[in-house]
Amino acid sequence: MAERPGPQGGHGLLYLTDEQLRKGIEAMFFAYRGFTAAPDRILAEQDYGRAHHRALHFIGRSPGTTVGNLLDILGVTKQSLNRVLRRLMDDGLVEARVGREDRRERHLHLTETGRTLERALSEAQRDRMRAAYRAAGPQAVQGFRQVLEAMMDPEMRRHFEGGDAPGKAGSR
Amino acid sequence: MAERPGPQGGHGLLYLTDEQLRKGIEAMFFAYRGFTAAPDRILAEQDYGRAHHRALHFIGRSPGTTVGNLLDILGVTKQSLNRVLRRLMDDGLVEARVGREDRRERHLHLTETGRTLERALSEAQRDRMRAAYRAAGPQAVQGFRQVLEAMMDPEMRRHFEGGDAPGKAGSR
DNA sequence: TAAGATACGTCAGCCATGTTGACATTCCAA
DNA sequence: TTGGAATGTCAACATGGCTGACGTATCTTA
Repeated sequence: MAERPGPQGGHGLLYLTDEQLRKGIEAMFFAYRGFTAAPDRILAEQDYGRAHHRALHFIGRSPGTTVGNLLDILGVTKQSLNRVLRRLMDDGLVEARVGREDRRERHLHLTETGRTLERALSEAQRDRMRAAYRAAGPQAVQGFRQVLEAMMDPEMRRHFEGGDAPGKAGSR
Repeated sequence: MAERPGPQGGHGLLYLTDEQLRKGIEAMFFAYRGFTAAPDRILAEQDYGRAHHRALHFIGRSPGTTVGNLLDILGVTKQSLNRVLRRLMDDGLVEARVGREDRRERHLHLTETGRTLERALSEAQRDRMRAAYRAAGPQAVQGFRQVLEAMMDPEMRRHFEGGDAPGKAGSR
């Protein structure tokens, strides 16, 4: 009963051999490297690391987000995040504004400089993603997204689904 | 979320908005966290890290692999890898045998203890992967794999494709 | 056979980024 | 008015990357 199912078949049951799963695991490993390679190069030039990239990304995608929210998303300690944010603020890439409703909160924004770097990073990463999407085709992209979503921790899925376009429903 | 081109359609052009690509990027980020979460917990108990996991994994999947080959796959420096291997060998999880053809080479193998830990780690990870695969369905799995493969660096794809079942048709 | 290249190990030190723990400040809310 | 929340910060430590330098054994080649 083992090897039968062609890669297509198996509509009902899924025959997931350890071997198939191992390939999936390695695919994640190797792909993640490709996924981070381009931004990593840009970051290295400016002496930043992935931690800075992550902060820039999530501030860029939801301007005005708070430190606490960022801590939640990134899943690191505040001390760790603070070191990164401090540097970004000292370098003038990120700005923290005191909350108007709750003055304890700091709302984070990218400065023009910050936006520029963020754009460079995400463009590099999008290029790679776009190339992969194009190579694999729309059908595959759909499946890709489904599997990734199923692989997330449920709390993370929240942040993911919540991460809708800041402007409107109509994307673009 | 679905816009114009039905998820099926768009054979020719792919309309990939920045927004869609951003979601893909975040999906990778969040999913990768889910992907490593379970093994990370096991590793933490024994005071190992992801680096040890990677070494155990690739030694386990191709017993007898050499240090140089591992360096190639992992893309770290020999000093970095050595620190990890040293510990694994001292702890009796990995064994290095002098090459028979080329006595300069060290061929790496898991000991029984090493195999046990490796199995625990990969089982935890496979469980997660299996659950995601099941939730998403076979079609999606196919797409997932295609996109990931397209996202790898070409040299890494080599290692990936080469990673065939150790038992089967004389790969390698 | 001698010289160079290759595979590996190791020492030493640096850096980024994660961690804990403790403590201060400010401010909201009951 | 007081307790807790949101944040910042100091200090210390661990992991796992990195570079550079050097040593040894072994293979390859002129």
